[in-house]
Amino acid sequence: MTEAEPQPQPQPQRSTLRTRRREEVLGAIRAAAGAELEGQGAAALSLRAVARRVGLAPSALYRYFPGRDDLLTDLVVAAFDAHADAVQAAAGRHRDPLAAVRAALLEYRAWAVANPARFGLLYGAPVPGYAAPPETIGPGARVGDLVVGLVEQLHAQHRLDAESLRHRASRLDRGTASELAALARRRGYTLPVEAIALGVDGFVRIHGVTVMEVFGQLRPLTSRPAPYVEQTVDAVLAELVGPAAGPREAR
Amino acid sequence: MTEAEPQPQPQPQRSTLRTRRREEVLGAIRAAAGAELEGQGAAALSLRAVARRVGLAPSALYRYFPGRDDLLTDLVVAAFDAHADAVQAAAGRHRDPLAAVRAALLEYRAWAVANPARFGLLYGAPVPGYAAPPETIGPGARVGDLVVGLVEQLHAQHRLDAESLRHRASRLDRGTASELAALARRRGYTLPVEAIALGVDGFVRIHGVTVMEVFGQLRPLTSRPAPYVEQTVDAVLAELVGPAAGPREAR
DNA sequence: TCACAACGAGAGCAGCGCTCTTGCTTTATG
DNA sequence: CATAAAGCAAGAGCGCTGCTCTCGTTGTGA
Repeated sequence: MTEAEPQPQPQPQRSTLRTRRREEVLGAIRAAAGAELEGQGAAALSLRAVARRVGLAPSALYRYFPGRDDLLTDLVVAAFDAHADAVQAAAGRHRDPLAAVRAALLEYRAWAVANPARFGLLYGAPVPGYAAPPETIGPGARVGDLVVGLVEQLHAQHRLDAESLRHRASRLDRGTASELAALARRRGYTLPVEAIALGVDGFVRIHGVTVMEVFGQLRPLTSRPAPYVEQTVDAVLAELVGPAAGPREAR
Repeated sequence: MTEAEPQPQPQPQRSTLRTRRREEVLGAIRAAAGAELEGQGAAALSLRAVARRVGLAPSALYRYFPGRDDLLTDLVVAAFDAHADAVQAAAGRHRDPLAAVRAALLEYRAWAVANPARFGLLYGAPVPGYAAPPETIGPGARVGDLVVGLVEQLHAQHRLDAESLRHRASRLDRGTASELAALARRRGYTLPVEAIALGVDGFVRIHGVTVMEVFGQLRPLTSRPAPYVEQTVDAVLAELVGPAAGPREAR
């Protein structure tokens, strides 16, 4: 979805030989671009290299994408979706929302470690001439929504730690609180703002350590990042549901 | 320091007309590269653009740097030092180590926000063909050392929260603990590993939210990142010295 | 069957990092 | 002081990049 064709093609288009071939070539280009991305990094993605890999002339690629940036956008959307799919699948394997949060956060990091270039494309320093277009914000918000949704389930089950909520509320200034409330209205959350803040805090924390690991800044600290991330996830869970619910309860 | 000349020049070199001019041109190149960096981003840093800005032919730059990567390395070292200098200065304005930690963490973020391209060069997705050479790890470790040093002061004053330490210790696995102990030996820390872990956790957390703000991922959550960061810093401080020592005590 | 649109390839533009050669200026030496 | 050596800047040129335009070929709908 959200293609980047020169001309929009609204209706499903009955399957002719031409449309089938077009779909095939599009898929091949996407695959080649993904492979190039994983090998070289986002900023070095070369249209000509992609064309070579597919076996096309460089100019032929412009029949499928208006330019390099649109190919990047396509990859960004695909990567956001793949990341969110992985996290969603991990969370879906658990009924208990606490275990689901734990699995989601761990998978958030695991996918990033397994797909460093894709992750860098999404969350690294912006590619020089490239600004993420609006069609990427929808897929980009999926993971965050997912985590907050799970926190919402914890809240509905009255399992969020009262003291954590109190502390978080005491730190909230009016401006941030009203913005979180607006966010909750936009996204349809039925949570008090301090609960959203707790969820956001935890998500930000895991994202932070993930970024550091993927970009290599965790290596000076530890050669085995996995247990460190696990400890951070457990710290986040403890913040959410109280220190009593330690690592083992959530598994 | 840590130049990247084709030939090393050990001794101070008496100030001749030629060395003076060389120093001038080198400064101009560094300034131009910094300006280009801030304008375009690290991956798009173009030798030719730098040469144009300085008013030199592209080939002339190779008298000063063996290649683009060495120019990048020079910028990386300078940026690490500038960042660490800013944080050190902020911390140095406070006698109380808790206030110093607070100031250091806030300045860590403030410098990053004020110098997004430089920060992206240091902590963003790695530049495609470029791998940070060993001479960058020294300057890169300065900020972390600084924060842990302040935590060390808090520990010496018996102000670290006992319960936080206990909780952190209970989450530490043996492998991570021994690695932190090795790190402490290497750097000369005189702290128990769980205290180091607490400090690292806090630093990682602030780095995480800083990365998100600088790279634009915090904007979907709040339009005013400053107070959110402040709340996170206060949460980190509360984790360090206990919830009693809230925001106001540290100021 | 036939006009049309889609397609792929090739040539060519400006820009990039980098190398090599050429001429000039400053330095160090006999 | 004259001269050789070293440092410096510029230009040409290599292969690479994104991108545009043109030109045959091929599948499609009337």
